[in-house]
Amino acid sequence: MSTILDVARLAQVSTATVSRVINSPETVREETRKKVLRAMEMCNYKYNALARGFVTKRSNTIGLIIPNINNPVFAESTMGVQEYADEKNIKVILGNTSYKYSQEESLIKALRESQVDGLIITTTNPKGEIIRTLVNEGVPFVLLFSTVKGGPISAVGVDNYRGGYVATEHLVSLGHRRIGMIAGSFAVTDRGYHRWHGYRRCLKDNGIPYDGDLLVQTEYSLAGGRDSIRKLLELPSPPTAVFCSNDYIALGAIKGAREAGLSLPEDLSIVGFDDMPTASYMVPALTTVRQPAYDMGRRACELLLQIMESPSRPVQHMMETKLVVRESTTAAGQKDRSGETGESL
Amino acid sequence: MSTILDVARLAQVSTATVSRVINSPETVREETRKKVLRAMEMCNYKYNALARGFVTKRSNTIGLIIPNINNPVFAESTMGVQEYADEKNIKVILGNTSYKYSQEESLIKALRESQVDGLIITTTNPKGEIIRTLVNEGVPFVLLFSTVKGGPISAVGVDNYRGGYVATEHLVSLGHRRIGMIAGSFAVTDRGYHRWHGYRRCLKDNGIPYDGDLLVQTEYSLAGGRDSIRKLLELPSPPTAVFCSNDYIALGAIKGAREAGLSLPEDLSIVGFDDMPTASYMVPALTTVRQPAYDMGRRACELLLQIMESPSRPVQHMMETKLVVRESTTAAGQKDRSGETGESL
DNA sequence: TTGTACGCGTTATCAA
DNA sequence: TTGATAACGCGTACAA
Repeated sequence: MSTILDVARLAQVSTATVSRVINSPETVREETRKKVLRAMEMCNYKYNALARGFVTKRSNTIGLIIPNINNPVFAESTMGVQEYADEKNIKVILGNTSYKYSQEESLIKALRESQVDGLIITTTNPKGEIIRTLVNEGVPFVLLFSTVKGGPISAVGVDNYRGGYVATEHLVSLGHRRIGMIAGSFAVTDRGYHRWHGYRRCLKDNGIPYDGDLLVQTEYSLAGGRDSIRKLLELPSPPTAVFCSNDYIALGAIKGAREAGLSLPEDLSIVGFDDMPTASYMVPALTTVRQPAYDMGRRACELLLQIMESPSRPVQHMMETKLVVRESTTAAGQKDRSGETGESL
Repeated sequence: MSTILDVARLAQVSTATVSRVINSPETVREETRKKVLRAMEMCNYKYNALARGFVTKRSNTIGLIIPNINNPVFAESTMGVQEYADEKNIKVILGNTSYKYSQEESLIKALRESQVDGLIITTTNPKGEIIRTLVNEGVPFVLLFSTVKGGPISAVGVDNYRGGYVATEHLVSLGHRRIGMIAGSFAVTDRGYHRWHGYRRCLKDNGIPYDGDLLVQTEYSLAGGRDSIRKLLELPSPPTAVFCSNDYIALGAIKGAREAGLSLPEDLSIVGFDDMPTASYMVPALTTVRQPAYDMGRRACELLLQIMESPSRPVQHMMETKLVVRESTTAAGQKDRSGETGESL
């Protein structure tokens, strides 16, 4: 593999000049430039960005840490990060944590050793020690899908509390009073926890007593939703509506409810969270709380590059969620009115 | 940021010794090792993998190029690649091409400049010039989701021809004779093209004349499927069954058909391709041709690391597809028999 | 078991 | 506008 030195020799110039044609061509006389370019061509020269990073102390690479790329919402945000990074000629190294804190820890360590210039982290725990260390050591990073108010941390997220509130409010306005929640395990991330708080508060504001039996914690998966809805339906007094921590759980819950013989949405209203791309293609089309995941990813990346450029004071950027009402929710008591003419399958 | 030299000074040893405790601790006396470890602790030493890569000429990084991380099947394969890489302590840089050849080209260039040790590429065109260049220059790489038979290229894929055949055969065995296909644009990747060939051949083998009107090419998206099914349904003699190039297209087609007033699967049978995680959660649950995307990703990564280790002769690894029959397909002529008791929505 | 000294490919500084 | 050369942090002969 030929180097800048080979090119220099071949073109009969110094390595400095070759470096210049690469990085600031306008500073070198056209004639010499052409000569160098030709020499590069001749020895099939390939630029070594790693060597450059070694001296400039910038790898032009960032690390992106997410729980699970299979979750459409993280795929979306990843796309946002990537497209922005690409525009700025930054490479992104991807790491999955499977929602495991230890994995988060080792990934961050490995990424730092790889000299990434910054980190975008969708963490399970924004208050964890890892994050604190990052702050202390002045590593540029931004949290994605996290909501820390104030403090020395930059973050892009949504108001999960409010999202949970709005979802529940929709159900209440439809006349439901037995409203369950299938939440992503609180131990695994605080997002589900905040959504639950919003749910709870909304209940309270509407004079509906909170019933702990109506909360099931599970993992963020199709199977999690499917299993959890069963538990809820086996209750002596089952819910007529359920708010799910994300769309995958909601989709699983819909499946489980159907398997239990219910007609949807007549027998059971379901609200999700995220608005994944297929949400409107499902049957019934999913009512959900939309997170602008792509834009959040883009924004996080933009913020990170800014911070890398010039460490400024932290920014917490809250993006708007939006309730998207589709077909999976309907007024309470629909079943009694409609009799047996519901959807059959 | 402290370096190996700082540690060496602090521990009163040479840099070589520090290097040894990092890379082959067993070759240094326990006493000195502890001393060095303590010194590292004291100056909060962080290993610089980039500097290492610079001298060893291995970055321990591979590049993964896919069309679109939002497609669940590519998310799955990416997960497979990543988990294997992670086990071997290899980082993966992700790049999306959006099915654009030019993007593929520039990504590969950037990745090579970043000194990745190898490349896993889900290409739009395995016969393109880019791939040829890679071969000529001896870059370790493997194609993922591509089927090149023979030749100097390592690849992991499925037999798309056969997959298309099997999907169509299923429809034929159900009594369908007007069988359409919504294919991913042939210009965009050859996978859809091969599936179409299988479809066509199956028709022929069963004495069903090929009708070009029953083929629509579109993009690999929900909207693509939705738009395309309309065209098919507006035909003077519309199909009673449709084979779709992937599950997203199938999902879109189901939506579009429903919007056109059809009941599924009675009025129209749909087969997809991929078996994305949510396929069995849809309504009707999707009949589809399963690709083991996760395993394919893992296998591709395994193969690549092997090649990087010792360039051996190319391997083409064909994985098995499997027809998964669920609810979106049913016997032809169901509509006439069932009358008006079908699903309503 | 440990130390010395050089080289990896590039950029940056300074001088010409 | 160009050239000479010192750095960057680490691995690795080779020597001790």
